[in-house]
Amino acid sequence: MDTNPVLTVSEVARRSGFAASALRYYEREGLVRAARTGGGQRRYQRTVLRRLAFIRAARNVGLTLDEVREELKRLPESRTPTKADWTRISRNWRHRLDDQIAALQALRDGLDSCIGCGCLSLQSCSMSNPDDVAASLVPSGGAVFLPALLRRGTDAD
Amino acid sequence: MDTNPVLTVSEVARRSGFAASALRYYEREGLVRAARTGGGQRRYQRTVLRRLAFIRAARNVGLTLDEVREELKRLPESRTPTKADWTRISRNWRHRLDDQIAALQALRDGLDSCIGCGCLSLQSCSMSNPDDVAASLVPSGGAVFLPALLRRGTDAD
DNA sequence: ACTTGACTTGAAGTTGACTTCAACTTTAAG
DNA sequence: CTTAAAGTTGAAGTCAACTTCAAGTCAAGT
Repeated sequence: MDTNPVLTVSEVARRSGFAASALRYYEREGLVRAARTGGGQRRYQRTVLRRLAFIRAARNVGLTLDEVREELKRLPESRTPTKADWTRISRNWRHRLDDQIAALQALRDGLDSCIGCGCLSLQSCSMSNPDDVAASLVPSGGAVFLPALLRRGTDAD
Repeated sequence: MDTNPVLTVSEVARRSGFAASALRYYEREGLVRAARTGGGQRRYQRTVLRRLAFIRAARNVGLTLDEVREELKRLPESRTPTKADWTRISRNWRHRLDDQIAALQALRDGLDSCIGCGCLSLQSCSMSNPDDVAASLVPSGGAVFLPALLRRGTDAD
C-alpha cells in the first residue's frame, strides 16, 4: 500500500511548502491527519501532499480554513480521493473568483468615474459611500474573500 | 469659516459610516484630528468628512492604514485640500486595482486549466505550487492588497 | 553509548484594524 | 438643578492563521 505513513514532518513541510508549525496547526484544526511512531513523532501518508495542495489552492482562492475544512468533508472517507473527487469540490471556485473579479472591476470603474471629479462625496460617490461599495462588492449576500492570497506573495522569498 | 469645529463624534460617525470607536482609533493613529471642548469632548471640522471618505475609499481599494497615513501626508497642510488634491493622490489607485484584477484573472485561468485534470500537483499545477502562485500574483514585486474590502460588505447591515 | 538534529508539547506572541469594557465626566434639555 | 444621553479614558479583547518559545524527547549514524 501507499497508505503506509512514511513521511516525516520536515519532508512534508519541504514538499508542500507549508511550515512545520502550520502542519501541526492544520492537524489540531482537523484538516490533516498523521500517524505516530512509538515515540510520538508524526508520520504522514503520501496522500497528505495532495490534500495539502488542495488546501493551498483553496487558500489562494480565498477560502478560510473553516471553509476548507467544510469542503474537505465532502471527500469520501472510505477510499483515497481520486482526481475526480478533487475536481468536483473545487469546481465552484471559479464562480467565487469571477465574483471577486467583478467586484474589483466595479470598484475600478467607480474609481474611474470618481477620479475625474475628485468628489469622494459621502452622499454620491460610490467609492466612499459605505452602502454602495458594500452592495456592489457582495452581490450574492455571502461573504467574498481574498485576503491571504495576495499577502502570500512574500512567501516566495 | 467652515473650519469651525462643530460636529460631535456621533454626528461624524453617522455621516461617515465609521463607528465612533474607529474615529477615536483613527485619531490615535494620526489619520484625523479633532478639536476639544472645554470638557474634553471631540469637535470635528466638516472637512473631516471628506478626509474620512478618502480613508474609506482607500481602504476599499485595499490600502492599509499605514499607507493611508502616508498618502494623507501628501495633502497640503496650510490650506483645506481641494478636489484636485484628492484626485491627485488617488490617481494611482487604478494601477493597484488593475494589478489585483490581473492577479485574480491569472488565478482563475490557472484554475480553469487545472480543474479539467484534477491534478493539484505540487510540482506542476500553478494552483497549488506556492512559488508559481506567488509569482503570478505579485507581478511588480510590491505587496498587493485587498483584504478589508470584501469583509467590509457586512458593514451594511 | 553518544551525539546531533529532528521532533514533541502547551502556552503565549504576532499582525491589523478595530471593538468592548468599566468607570467616570460632560452636555443639553427641561 | 436634575437627569439622561452622549462622551471620555486606558486597558484589554477579538479574529484568523499562524509562529515562536522553552523545555524536554526521539531517531539515526558512528
